[in-house]
Amino acid sequence: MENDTVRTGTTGTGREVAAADTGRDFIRDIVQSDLEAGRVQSVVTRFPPEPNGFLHLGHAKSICLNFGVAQDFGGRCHLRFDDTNPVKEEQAFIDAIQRDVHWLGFDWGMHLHHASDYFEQLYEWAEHLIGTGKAYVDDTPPEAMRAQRGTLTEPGQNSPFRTRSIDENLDLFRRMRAGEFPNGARVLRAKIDMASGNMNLRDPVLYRILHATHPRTGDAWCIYPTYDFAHGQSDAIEGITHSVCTLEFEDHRPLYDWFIENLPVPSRPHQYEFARLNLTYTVLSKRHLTRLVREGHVSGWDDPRMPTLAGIRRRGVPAAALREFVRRVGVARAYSVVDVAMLDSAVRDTLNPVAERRMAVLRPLKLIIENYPEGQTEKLTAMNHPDNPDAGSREITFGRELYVEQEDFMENPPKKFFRLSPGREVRLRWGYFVTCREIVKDTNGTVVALRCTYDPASKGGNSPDGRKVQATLHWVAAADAVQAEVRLYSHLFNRPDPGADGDALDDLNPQSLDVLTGCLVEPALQCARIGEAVQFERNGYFAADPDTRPDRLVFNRTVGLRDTWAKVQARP
RNA sequence: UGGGGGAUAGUUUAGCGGUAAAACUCCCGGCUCUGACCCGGGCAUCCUUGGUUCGAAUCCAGGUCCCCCAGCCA
Repeated sequence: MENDTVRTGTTGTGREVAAADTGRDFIRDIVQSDLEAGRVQSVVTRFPPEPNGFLHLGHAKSICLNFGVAQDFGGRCHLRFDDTNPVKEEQAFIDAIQRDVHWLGFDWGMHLHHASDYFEQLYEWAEHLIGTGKAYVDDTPPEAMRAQRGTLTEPGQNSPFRTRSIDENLDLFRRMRAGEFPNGARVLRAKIDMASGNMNLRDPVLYRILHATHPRTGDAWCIYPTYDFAHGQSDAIEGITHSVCTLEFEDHRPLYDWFIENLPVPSRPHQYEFARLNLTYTVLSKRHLTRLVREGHVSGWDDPRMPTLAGIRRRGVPAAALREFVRRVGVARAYSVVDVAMLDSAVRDTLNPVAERRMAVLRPLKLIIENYPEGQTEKLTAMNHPDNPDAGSREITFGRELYVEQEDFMENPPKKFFRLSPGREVRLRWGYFVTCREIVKDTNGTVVALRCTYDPASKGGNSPDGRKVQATLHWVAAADAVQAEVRLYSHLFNRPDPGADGDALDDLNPQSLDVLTGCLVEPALQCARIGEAVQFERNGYFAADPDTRPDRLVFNRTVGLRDTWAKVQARP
């Protein structure tokens, strides 16, 4: 978009490197130099989720990296489901993942693949390894195998079945496939080195018996390849040039390469690792997220408090904000924990220039204008966006009875409190100057209404005499305000490092959800589109929740505005 | 004597032998019909100790600390 010439490569062979994107991270550096040196003709990456849960922010980083690199260098990126373990995987997850990747703004075109597409080929390659004496069928039970594997500091011991003949191995493996043996009875292992310092090289399991129905292959198979045996070869089949994964797979790389070197694969992919995303006050492991859902701590995978793409989307965060966040975070090899404030900031920065403004009072306090005629109302004009006249304007109703925010009034204001207090004049946004004259309290002493006067000359928001006020408040008119439910969210966990000493779920924040039911919003909000954030002036960004019905408005707070006053106030 | 990786502001990154850059956070100030946005300003003995060099965050050596690995999960 910013540079069509570079993108389309019209100036030469089509192999040129997009110079404008040089050096943004070490992965791009590698790709660039591979392209320049002619080690690859064009870049092919892949995003390879296992369909056993919903995509989350960590995946967003990987998606943006893999699809982004392909985009930057004029290559392509595949979506490949790593569906090698049927007991954990579900079609519903497969569907959700595709929806989420598309929503994030990326497209795999024709290249939707599955590891299960290659089961037959992988099987053939397994027989090939057996044929070359590099794999064997092992009857050792799981516990015994663990004991034989040794420890981090002690070498393992060879399995007694390691020396089986090629013919016997082939026969046994074929019978494994044929379904002759129960789950766990035997496995196929690579014959590498039981004394290796790298645990992954101590004769890793290639196939295990799993009598389970696979979401795609059904009951065609009862043996399934492991991640290690499937991943690199799938990459090779698809012509992946740069197989990018997270740091914990670093010591799988020698194994990845071992398969590539010992099998007649059609291409030579290379694996590169980057540091996965961690966020403060958040948990990003599928294990924890699954528990949150299953144990009912949240309403589902798309609960707006969840760090899943579905949850974040429901909350009102636009995909562009996520892409911007990922861009700001960068890609490196050092372990890191990103401050969740960085996400909030990216969301605000993305929303601010585009979100239309509306007025909504979350905790209403009645305001009566004594010198405004009873029964009368009038229309005022409000800009939809203060910095963008093209966004147009709307009419709002003004009248004798209004509602303002409870927190915008203090009977005994501290220093620097600019809002309403006895005798204080403020501006009602797009409306008039009003001055607080009297406080109405109930028998408990709670303030239930404010009696004010307004200055008719200040219509539109400015006084002809040039008088200034220190505050401008949002408000709604009693005459046509609409009831709404507003859901306020805060961190799901109450410490920046959930689980740091114990179970992460013990660190759940019991106050992560605050449902406000008596909110009053301006009528224009009745047409708010689900999931599309608008700014409630002075309150934050909000998006209509899918729970919204014609007679029941429900809004999610996407993110609050920066609130300097709240910070000042909170100080000791 | 297991193996593999990593250390730059509070956080995340840039820097690729020429005198530390950006974003976020925080602090101070300005502007303002959103205490928002925006605009100024502040915040780093580059883990450490030695070495190479006219010159080191960058190169070399030793040390320290942190992360990952013992699933028939990915």
